[in-house]
Amino acid sequence: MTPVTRLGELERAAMQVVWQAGTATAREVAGSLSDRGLAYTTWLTVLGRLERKGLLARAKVGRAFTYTAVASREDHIAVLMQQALGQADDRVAALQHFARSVTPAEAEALRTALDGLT
Amino acid sequence: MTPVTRLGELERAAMQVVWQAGTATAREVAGSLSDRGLAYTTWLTVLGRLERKGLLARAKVGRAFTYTAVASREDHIAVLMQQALGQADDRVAALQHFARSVTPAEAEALRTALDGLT
DNA sequence: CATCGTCTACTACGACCCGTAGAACTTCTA
DNA sequence: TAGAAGTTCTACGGGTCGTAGTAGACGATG
Repeated sequence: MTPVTRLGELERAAMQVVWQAGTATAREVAGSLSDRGLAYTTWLTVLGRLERKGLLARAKVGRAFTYTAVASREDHIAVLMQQALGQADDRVAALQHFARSVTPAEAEALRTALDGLT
Repeated sequence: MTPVTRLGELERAAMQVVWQAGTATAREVAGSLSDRGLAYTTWLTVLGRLERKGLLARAKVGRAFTYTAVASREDHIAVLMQQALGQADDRVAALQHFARSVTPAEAEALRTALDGLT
C-alpha cells in the first residue's frame, strides 16, 4: 500500500490555505503565502501537483482555475492517522498508546465522540 | 517541525523485524526478509540509515552489531498519529472525525483505554 | 485589429531521499 | 596466517519536492 499522501512543506502550506478558504485561485494562494517570497508560478506548480495527487480538484471560473480540496482537512487527517495505525501489529495496543498521548481535554472530546457513535 | 520519521518501504520492513525480534543483527534482518532477494549489504545500509535517523540503536555483541528499536512500535505509531493530528486546525474536530473512522471493536478499546487514564 | 495583461502548460534543475549494492578494510578464528 | 564474517565507504539511478522561467492561450482595450 503506497502511502496515499506524501506531501512536502509547500504542498502542505497550500493545502492549509485552500482548506481555510474553502476554494481559492492560484493567485489567492500565492497572496496568502506571499511572506515566503516565492514566485507565482511556483504556487501554480504546487497546486498542479496537488491536483495530480488527487488532493485538489479545480474548475475554470472566468479565466482562472479555482481549486477546492477533495477531502476535508479532518478527513485527510483521519486518513493519515489510519495510515499510521496501519503499521501496527496490534491495532488495539497502538490505539491504547495513542490514547495515553492526548491531552485530557482531547481525551474527553474523544470519549464523547465515541459515545456519540450510533 | 520537520517530520521526525519519514521511512521508506525497506526501512519500514526492517523496523518491523527489529520490533518483532526485540533485538536483531543485520544478518538476522537479512534472513527474515530474504524473500526479497536483496544483498546483505543492502540491509546493512538500511539499518545504518535507521540508526542515523535515531530509530535504532546498536551495540557491538561479539563481532557483529545488534540493533534495537529506540521506541516501541506503539510509541512510534502514536508519534506518527500525533504528527498527523498536528496538521489539524481544530484538533478536537479532527479527533472526532478519526473516532468515526475506527471499527466498533477499536472504538470499544479506545473507550476503555480512555477510561483507564488517571 | 494590434497589443497588453493575465493565466496556464511545459520544461527544467538542483537537492535530497531511498533502494540497491560493490569494494575495500577490519577482525576473529581455525 | 589465511579465510570467513562483519563493517564502512562510496555510488548510482529513480523519484519527489522546492523553485521558477518561458512560451502559448485568451480576453480586454484602445
